[in-house]
Parts: sequence; structure tokens; C-alpha cells
Amino acid sequence: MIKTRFAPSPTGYLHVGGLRTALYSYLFAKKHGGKFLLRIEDTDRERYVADGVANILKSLYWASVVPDEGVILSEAKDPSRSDKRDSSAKPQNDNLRITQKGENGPYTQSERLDIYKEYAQKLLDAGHAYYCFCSSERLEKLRADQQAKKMPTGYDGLCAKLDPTESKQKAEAGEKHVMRLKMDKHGETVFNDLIRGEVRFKNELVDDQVLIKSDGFPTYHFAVVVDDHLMGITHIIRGEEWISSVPKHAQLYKYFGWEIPEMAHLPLLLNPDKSKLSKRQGDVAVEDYMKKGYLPEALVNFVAFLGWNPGTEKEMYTMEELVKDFDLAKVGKTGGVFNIEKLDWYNKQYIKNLSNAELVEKAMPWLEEAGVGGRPILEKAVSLERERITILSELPEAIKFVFELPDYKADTLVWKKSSNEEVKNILPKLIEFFDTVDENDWDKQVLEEKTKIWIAEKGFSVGSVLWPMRVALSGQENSPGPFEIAEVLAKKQTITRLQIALEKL
RNA sequence: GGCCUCAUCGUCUAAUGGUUAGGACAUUGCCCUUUCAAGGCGAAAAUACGGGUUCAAUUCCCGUUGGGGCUACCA
Repeated sequence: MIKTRFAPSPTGYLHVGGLRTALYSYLFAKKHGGKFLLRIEDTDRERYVADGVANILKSLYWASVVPDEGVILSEAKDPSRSDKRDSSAKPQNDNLRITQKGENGPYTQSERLDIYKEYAQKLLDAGHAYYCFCSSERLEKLRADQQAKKMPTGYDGLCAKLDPTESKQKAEAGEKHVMRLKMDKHGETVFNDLIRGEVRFKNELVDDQVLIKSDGFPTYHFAVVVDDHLMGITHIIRGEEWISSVPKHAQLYKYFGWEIPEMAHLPLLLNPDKSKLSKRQGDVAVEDYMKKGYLPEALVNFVAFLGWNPGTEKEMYTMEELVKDFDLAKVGKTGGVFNIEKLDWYNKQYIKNLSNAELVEKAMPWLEEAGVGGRPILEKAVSLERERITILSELPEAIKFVFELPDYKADTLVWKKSSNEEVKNILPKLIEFFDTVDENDWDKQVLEEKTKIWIAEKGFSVGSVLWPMRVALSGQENSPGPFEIAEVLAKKQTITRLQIALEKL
């Protein structure tokens, strides 16, 4: 059975590039009826961030990239809160807790130290690894010298020459040490990358990688190999930055006598200036997009298309459709610029496809924050702006005028082809006319029909009536159409606002 | 510096040994129209460069240039 994994380091948040890697791994597994596993690689204690794991999981679950095995989120049994969960775009994780699921755990590397120790010992016993006592000062100097001579950098193997028994004694006596891989420098490492095809490296240039750090924690290179094997990973899908460490990993697989999983190295996501996507040039955390009110469906759709596309002209993809059509062979080799404009377009499309009720539900956190959460005509109000907003967080500001007429200048009431006098003449008549309209006819279509007939009868130009009407109702120069607003405001408030306008003139 | 890797409109990309090199976003013109959006119809916009191979290259090969990654007791 196919099993893929996503193995983030909990350094604070989920990067959008990480989301894409996780998504592709997820899609690939699902497509082939396999499993998607989540492992936490927290072997760097210096970069460890509290809540890092929670944040990553929150982002992943928000995007519906949910692991089948490994570190997962499970709902705490707290019935008092269970009805509070909604499908709003903002994540609700108060009643969720992090747990682990599966037979191959633990799935957090810091909990697997004994396992690494055991496998490190095997290497040591077989003579495939050795203790190294070199100080960081010596290593730095070594590197500096190599760089000065324009030589390839790397460990010179000094401690590999030590007598293993003596080394063992020294290490056990407490002398500060690391454990290094005894790299076989002969020949080359050749492997078939699922995206790039055959890639080869000369082994002589591969360093004697540190396997176990002086703090007893494994390095990434050692832990991934051990874990991927022990957890039954069949396909490693990860970022391109890892491709040059494949020879080290391959050596380890060879020493252990394990089968190397299939590998696919994904091209990186880029800034608009083509450098590696970084925080300096915009938002890179999934959380940032979450908070701004991007819909997870939009982000997923967008990110899926950064480096992959079905080869057809279909652009809108649900997760189910992605699972169905995703194909690693169609993933491109070139890095893609993370282009916000396209994301914005996707988000607009997805917002447009929402029903009013869904939109209210998903936007509720922002609406509540703005103090308009409890309004009874929310759905109607929201319908006015649904095609005008790009992200959910813009909604409260956009619909505010419905609940509270903004202050505006009298001259904005005058259409460009009209005049102050004309507005003064028209408004009272319009109020009078609206007064005669039956409450039952107060919907946008009927009202528009009736009003347009009335305008024609009176011989006014359409704009000279509708512009001031719209401004009077919205208090804004740019707004939804006058009849849409009138319907939402209802007859009474419509007339009130027209009267306010009249007083301004 | 060394190693690996990539190269089609501004961006994401499609396609092919022979095409008017297609689509989407963005830009832009027109239409619709009371404004803004949305929508409709158009426009402009690309095979990095130089050599081969070939009747024919954007596609295959080599080189150049440019980009990116790696070169840690970080992942």
C-alpha cells in the first residue's frame, strides 16, 4: 500500500510551500488508495517553538489536508462546546487536542530518541559510523581554509582514523562528541526522481554527515531515513531543497539493507522577484491567509495549480476532483511564483459560489468582530457585497452602510450629468412615489420596474434619479445598485434615507 | 568556488519534430450601465542566447547566459 508523509519542523507556522508539499503528498496517497502520515521533526531544540505543532495542524486541517496516521487532531469530548463548532473559515481549535494515531509511533521525533540510538549503535557496530570529537572551532577553521583554497567544503575525516575502541571509551567517559556517517566515497549515487528523472551525484563529494548531535538528538538526515523506513513510507514527496542530501540518505539505506522509497522533489515556490518565497516579501504562513479571510478551498485550489495542472482548461477544482485528477507525472520542474492576484481571483470565485447563508456563516468571525454579527438582515446585507469583496475580512466594512448610514457630502448626491437643482426637484417626488408603493411590491425587481416606468412618465433621465437615490441609500459614491439596497433596507428606511438626503441639499 | 537543478506571454501554465504557439490571472479597448463590481466581446503579450542533428527545432543534443537549491552538531 502506498504511504506518503509530511514531516514539518515545528518552527512556528505552516508555510504555503509546506502546504503545497503536504497537499501533493495527500493527493498522491488518496489517489492511490493509500495513507497520508504526519510526523513532527522536532530534533532542533534551538528552533523549537511552543504551539508550533498546534499551528501547523490547525492550518492543515483548515485546508482539509488531514492525516490518516501520525500526529493528528482529535476532538475533545466536551459536549458543551460541540455545537459551537461551525464551518466558518476561521479555525476553531479550542476544543481540539493533539494526539497520535497509528501502529508505527511515536510520531514525534523527540519521543523516538531510543530508536535512533539503537540504529546508530548498529551502524557503529558495523563500522559504518564513528565518533567524532572535533570542536566546532576546528570545523569552522577547516571550512574556512577549504573555502579560501576554493576547495569543496566538508569534514576531513580526522576522527574516522581513531581507534574505535578508544573512541568508545572517550565517548563513554563523557567527552563531547557527535556520531558521523562513514560515507563510502567511491562511485556515484544514481536515483530516479519521479519529477526530475535520473539524478546522479559523485560520492567523493558527499560529506561524512553528522548522524547524532552532541546533545544526543539525531540530525534530520538520520532521523528521516530511520523513520521513513520504520513507518513504511513508500513515496517521499518533499521540497527540492532536499535533493542534494539524497546520497547521504541512500548510503544509510544501503548500510541498513533497506529499500529506498520512491522520491519526488518538488520545485520551490518563489517570490515575485523569483527568489525563494520568503516572509520579507509578503505572507508565507497559511495562517496569514486564514486570518485575512481566504477560503481554504481557494487556497488549496490555487496552491495545487502552482506546479501542477490537469492539462485541460478546467481551473476550478474541489479536493475530490484534485484527488481524482492529480498526477505526479504532471508536476512541473520549474519553481512557481506565488502570485496573489490569481489567489484573489480564486477567492472571489469561491465567494461567489457560496449561498448567502454560507457566506454569513463563514464570515461570522469577522462580522462578530466588527459588531454586526447578530443583525437580522445579515444574509440580505451580505448578498449586496458578495460580488464585490475579495476576502472575507472586507465584508463587515463593505456592508456597514446597511446598518449605519455613513456621513457624506451633499454634492455627491448629484449625478455628473445632472444638477443640484434637479436633485432637489426629483427627490421629494421620488419619496412621494415610493410612499405609494405597496410593501408587498417592495422587492428589487418589482420596484425597479415600477420606478423605471415612473421615471419615464415623469420624463426624467434614469441617471439623474437613480444616482442620487443610490447615494442617498448607501452614503457612498460606489455601491451596489439602488434597488438591491432599497430591498434590503425595506420601505421605511429607504424613505428615511431619501429624506436625510433631501435635508442635506 | 564546488555539486545538483531549472528555463514558453509580466505571472501560473498548455502543446507539438511541421500549430495563426492554446488557456487562466494581471494589463488594456469596447459593450452593458446610475456608480463600483460582476458579466459579454476584443487587443497587446512568450518559446533566454549561440551552435549543432534534421527537409523542418520552440520541441532532440551540446555550450553560454540567467535563476534556484545544497554546500551546518537547521530542517
